[in-house]
Parts: sequence; structure tokens; C-alpha cells
Amino acid sequence: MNVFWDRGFAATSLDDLLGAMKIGRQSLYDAFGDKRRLYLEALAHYQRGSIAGHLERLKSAASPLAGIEAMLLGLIPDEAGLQAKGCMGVNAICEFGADDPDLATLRAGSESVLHRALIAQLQAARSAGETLVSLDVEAAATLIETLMSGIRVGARAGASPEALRETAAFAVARLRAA
Amino acid sequence: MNVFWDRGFAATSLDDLLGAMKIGRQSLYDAFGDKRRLYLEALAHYQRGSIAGHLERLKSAASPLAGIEAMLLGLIPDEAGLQAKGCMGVNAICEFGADDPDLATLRAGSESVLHRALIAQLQAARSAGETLVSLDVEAAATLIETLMSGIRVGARAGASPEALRETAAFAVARLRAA
DNA sequence: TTCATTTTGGACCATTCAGTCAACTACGGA
DNA sequence: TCCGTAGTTGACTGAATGGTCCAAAATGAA
Repeated sequence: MNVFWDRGFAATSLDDLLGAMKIGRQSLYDAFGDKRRLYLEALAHYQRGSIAGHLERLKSAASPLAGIEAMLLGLIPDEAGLQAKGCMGVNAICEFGADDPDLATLRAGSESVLHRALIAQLQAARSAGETLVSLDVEAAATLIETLMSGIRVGARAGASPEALRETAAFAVARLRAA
Repeated sequence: MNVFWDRGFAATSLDDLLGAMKIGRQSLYDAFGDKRRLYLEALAHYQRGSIAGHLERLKSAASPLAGIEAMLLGLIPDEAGLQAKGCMGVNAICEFGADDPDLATLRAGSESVLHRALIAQLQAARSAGETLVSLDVEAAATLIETLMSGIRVGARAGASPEALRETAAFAVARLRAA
């Protein structure tokens, strides 16, 4: 997963994978079918972990809106820590576009889970008086999702974590009731 | 440029390029050096056109804030029109990450031009009373840029143009003075 | 026309690619 | 101990890769 994550599909050779996995060629083919299926499994694995992390950060904050901010901040790599690898899902979208049906299915699944969670979270925020009562939660949810992609691209491009964090905070502040 | 645009660097073969350009192998090598240099030139060409378009849309609207909205809407592919190819710049970021120095230089150049233009535009909007006087233009500019990346990823992922347009409008509305 | 330079076309090269094959080893149950 | 299965190994294949070489053709100036 990690090799595919930072090299993409096309630029990753079987030898890269075998080296990283420390297994033989035939073992890989027996276990995963072929390069593409391995990629799809790696991506699915990534998505599961990614979504789980988002949902956890969403819920484990002091307030609904704070949860959204925490989720956004969770996308941003640690200052000191690991280099910015961006998001494997976004990378996959950029590499393959919308045409690949397997990837579209994968994407649709995790997207809808997150979208529903965001809607609920925004409704809760609105009920709690954190936002204007007139907030369009559907539009706000889509905005958050779009912003997530943007932040991940920024992270991959090497933007400063600080600037990204500011952006996340600023965006959430724009949803907050005046 | 178009071939690289929708297939990426690694997944594009020389034969793909020769076919699209309708020239011979040697001509390509004489004129461009090698595959990578051709890619860099194509990307630079793309960036120039892209930035020019953004600046134009930014300026040619009724008001500063309307200009920002027009620029965001300009990222979204036409309903009927050409398929969503996303943004070649974003694709490049995702494919190569932040490590490649040539790409980083290229990116930095167009980024700073756009950033400055956005700052000016937001200051104008603020002066014209379109936004709160307290608007943090720096943060707002970065937010817009992040949103641009997000919209382009959405476009590449095949999101409905309508939803993307709503998102753009919603975001701009969040900057508008109440 | 002549001749030097540039541009083109196609054969060619070594390398790398994803994927296959068959021989071999390790292991668990009877 | 025997044997069948599972997993591993490394050699191998044909195709495709990026890149080079060289001769033929086109071009343009004198």
C-alpha cells in the first residue's frame, strides 16, 4: 500500500512491490491475482483506514463543529513527522480519472459514508446553535468534502502544515454563527 | 499536452505521444530532448494558459467577489461539453509529490502569481464593502486556492458540474458580508 | 543547379515490464 | 515414515519501454 501510495500505480513496478513486501513473485500472484488487483486491495485498505480515522476525529471533539475542524486538521501531516504523502484516494482519482469502474465504486462507497456523517454532524451543529439556523447543510457538507481534497493536494504539494491548518480553521469559522 | 494531461507522465508512452503529435521519433527528441522535458514543457504551457484564464475571469466580472466566483466556476467543466480531465497541475502534484525540484519551481511560479492576484481581489472586495471589514484576506486567499484544488479533484472524479457550481457559490457566499 | 544544413522515417538497441512455469522446500496429518 | 498440499524460488517469456543511429529526404541560400 505504501509503495503504491507514494509512487502511484503506473510508476510502481512489480520489483518495487516485491522488494517492499519481501515476498517472491509467485507468492504475490498467488495471493493477489495481479498488479491491478493488488492495487485495488491496497486502495480499499487505505480507504477503510482513512474513513475510520475521519469518523473518529469527527465524533471525538467537544462540539459538532469542533469535530469537523478536528477532522480537517487530521488531514494535515505533522510538522516534524513523516513527509507529506498526500492522500492515496486523491492520487488515484488524478491518475485514473472517473472512467475506471472499479475505482468509481470504491470511491462512491467511502464518499457516501463520509457525506452522511458530515450531514449529520452539520445538522447537530446547527441544532446546537453553532451555526446559523439558515445553514444549508447539504452545501456545507459538499464544501467540506471539496476542501478535504484541496487540503490533501496542498499537503502532497508540500504546503506548510501551518498554512493548511489556518485554512482549515478559517473555513470552519466561516460556518460558525456570527 | 493533452495526452499527458489525461494519462499522466508514467502511463504515457512515447508511441502515444508520437501518434498524437503526428511526428517521428527523432523529431521529438531533436525538438524536446526527452520525454521528461517534453512533459515539463507541456505542463508549463498548460499552467500559462490556465493562469491566464483565471486572471481574466477574475477581472472580467461585475464585482471583485463576483470575479472570484467566476474564476471558481471556470474550473468546472461544461455539462454537455468535453469530459472532465481535471487539472494537469493537480495531476502532476499527485503523481510526483513535492520532491521533484523542476515541478516545484514551476508550481511555485504560477502559485505566487495567482496568490497575489487573489489578495488584491479580496482587498478590493473588502474595500467595496462586499465582505466584512474584518476579513482576513490572506487566509481567504489560501482558502480559495485550496478550494480550487478541491474542485478540480472533484471534476476529475466525475462529480456533477451542478454540485460543484453550488459548492463554489456557497463558498463565495460565506465570504460575503451578511 | 549545387551544396550544406535541417528535418524526417524507420530500423535498431538494451533494458525493463508484467506475468508464467516448473522445480523445490516446508509442513501437517495419517 | 510417507504423502499431499501450500508456499517459495528463480529462471524464463514475449511484449513494450525510452532512447539512439543512420541514411534518405526536404529545405534554403548562393
